[in-house]
Amino acid sequence: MTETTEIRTRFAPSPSGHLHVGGARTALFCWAYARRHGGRFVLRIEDTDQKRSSDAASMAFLEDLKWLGIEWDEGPEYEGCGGGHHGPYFQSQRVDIYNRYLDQLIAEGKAYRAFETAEELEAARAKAREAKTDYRYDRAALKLDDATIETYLSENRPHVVRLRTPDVDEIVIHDELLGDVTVGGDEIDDFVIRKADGYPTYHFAVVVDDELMGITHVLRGQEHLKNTARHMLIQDALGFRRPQYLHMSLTMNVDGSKMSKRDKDKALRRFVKDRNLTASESVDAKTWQWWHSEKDNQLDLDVAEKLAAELGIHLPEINVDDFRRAGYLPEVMVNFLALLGWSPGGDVEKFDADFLVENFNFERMIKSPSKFDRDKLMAFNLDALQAMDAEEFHRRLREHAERYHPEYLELGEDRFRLFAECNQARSKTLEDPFISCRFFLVDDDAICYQSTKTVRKALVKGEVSGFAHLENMKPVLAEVGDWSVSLLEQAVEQYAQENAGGNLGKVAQPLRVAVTGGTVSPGIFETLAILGRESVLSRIDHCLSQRETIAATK
RNA sequence: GACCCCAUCGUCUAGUCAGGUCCAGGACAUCAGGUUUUCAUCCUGAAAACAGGGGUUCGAAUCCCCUUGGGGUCGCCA
Repeated sequence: MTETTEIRTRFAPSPSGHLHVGGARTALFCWAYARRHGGRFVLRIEDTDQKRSSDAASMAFLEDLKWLGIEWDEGPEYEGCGGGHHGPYFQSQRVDIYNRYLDQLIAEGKAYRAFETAEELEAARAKAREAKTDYRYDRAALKLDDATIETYLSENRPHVVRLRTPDVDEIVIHDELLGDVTVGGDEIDDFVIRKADGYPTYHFAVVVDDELMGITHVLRGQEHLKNTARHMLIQDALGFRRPQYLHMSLTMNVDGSKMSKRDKDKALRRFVKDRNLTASESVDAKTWQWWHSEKDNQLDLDVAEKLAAELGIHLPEINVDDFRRAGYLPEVMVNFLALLGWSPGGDVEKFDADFLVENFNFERMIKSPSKFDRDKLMAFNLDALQAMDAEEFHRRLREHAERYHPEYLELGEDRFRLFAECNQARSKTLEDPFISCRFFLVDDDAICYQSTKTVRKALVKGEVSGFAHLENMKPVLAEVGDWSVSLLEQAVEQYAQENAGGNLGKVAQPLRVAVTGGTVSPGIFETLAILGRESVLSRIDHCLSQRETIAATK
C-alpha cells in the first residue's frame, strides 16, 4: 500500500551543460512536492539525442542542483545524491527496455515502421506550408504490405517507428493547474516514437520511464501541454497508468521573450550576424562552420564565453551557474525561483526551502507566465546578505573567493577577515567586494588616479586642499602606534578635529583617493588597516608625486 | 496561419474558486526628501493597476460571453 501511494516526482533534463533557471524552477517544484508529501524525487537524464549528448562535462547541472540544495533521492550518483532501484537513470542505457515495448506495439499493430527520409518529410511539410494547411503524416507507410516491409528491412533501409494513433475526436488532459484541456484528436498525427538511429524519441522514453520508475506526478513547463496528449496515447497503447499532470507557466525574459538556455547562443549569433563576422580567434574554423551550418548547433559554454570576451559582449545570465558566479546566494535563488510561479499568499514573499516544503501546493501556483526580474532578485540578495551575521558572511565570501577570486586569499587570514567585515554592509552580491576592491591587490606605485571631477575635488579643491591634508597626515599616520582600525580612527578623527573643523569627509576623501585611486571604497579606516602602514604611506607619496598631473587634468 | 493556455501597478504578486469588509494590499523598480567619511545601505513620503466591451446580479477585480493583448505548440530536439 505505501509502495503504491508514495508520491514520486522527477526532473528529467537533457545533459546539455549547466542548469538554466527555468529548469531549476521546475526541479525545485518537483522536489518540493515530493518532500512535502514524504515522497521521492527522481533525477533522470534524457540523453537520447546522439547529436547533442556528448561528454561528461555536460553533466554540470548536477553541481547546480546540489548547490541550490535540490537533492535527488534517485538518479545519477553524485556527492551523496542518487542511486536507487529504478535505474539505469540514463535513457541511453535503457534502449533494450524501450525496444521491448516498441516490438510489442509493432506486433500488436499499434505502431508501425515508416521508411520516409527526413528530407522527404521536410519536403512534404514545406508543401503543406505553401498550401497553408497543417502538415500531418499521411500514414503512407501504414499501407505497405508485409512483403515490402520485409524486403526493406533485409535491405537495412533506415526507418523510424510511428505510433498508430487511434482515431478519436478529442483527448482531454486533466491538469492539476489548468483543469481539463481538450486537444483535438486530429491534431496529433502518427508521430515518431523510435528514430532511425534506434533510439526512442523523447515521447516514448518519457512514457516508459515514468511508468517503470513509478512516477506519480509530472510537473513540467506549459510547452509540454500538447506533448502530454501524445504521452497519454502511448500510455493507452501500452496499458500504462496515467500520472497526474501539472503544466506550469513559463518564465520569460524581461523583454517578453522566452527565457531559454539558447539565449547566450542567440546573443552571439545576433552580434556576429550584425557585424558580418566570418571568423574568430576563440573559435576554430571547423567549429565556426558547424555553428553556422544550423541554427540549432550551439557553441559549448566555455567556447561561447571566450567568444563573448573576444567580442566584448555580455552574455545574458541564464544558468544557475551564471548567478552563482555573479555572487547570488543559493537560498535567495531558491526563494526567488519559487516566487516565479507560486505564491504562499498574503504578503509573504521571503522564505526558505523548509518553508517551501512545508507550504508548497498546486492550488497556489500561478497560471500566467512571469518575467524574471533581476532587480528584485538583487534586492533579495542584498537583504539576505545584510541579514547574515558577520561570521557567516565571512565564510560565504571566502568560499566565493576560493572558487572565483583566489588571488584575494593572498591577503592572508586576518586581512581577508577584515576585508569581509568592511564589505558586508556595502555588498549586494558576493561578487561586489572583489570587483570594487581590486586596489588592494595592486602594487603601491601602480595605483592609477581616475581623472574625474570627484577625484580632483577631493585632492585639489578646498581652502586646504586634499594634497595638503595628505602631507600633514603623513607624520600622524606614521606614528599611529598599533595599526588597527580603532587607533587609525582615533588618529584621523583627532586630525580632522584639529585641522578640518571636525569634518571627517574633508580628510577621509583625500586619503581614500590616495590609497585606492578613486572615490569609492570600504570604510576608510578598514581600508587603511588592510593595506598596512607601509603601503598607505607609500601610496600617499605616490599620490603626492603626481600632484601636478592630477591638478592639471580637467 | 491553425490549435492550446493566460490576463490586477513598469515587474513579481495578494485579493478571484465560496460576488459586498477593495475608490484594490505588499514587494522590487521609479520619483521627492532625510541620515551617512565615499559607494552601498537605511528612514520618510509620492506616483503607479483590476486590458476593452457586453451581460448576470441589489451589488463584479471576482461569474459568463465577445474583442484585444501576451505566451506556448506545430521536428527522426527534449
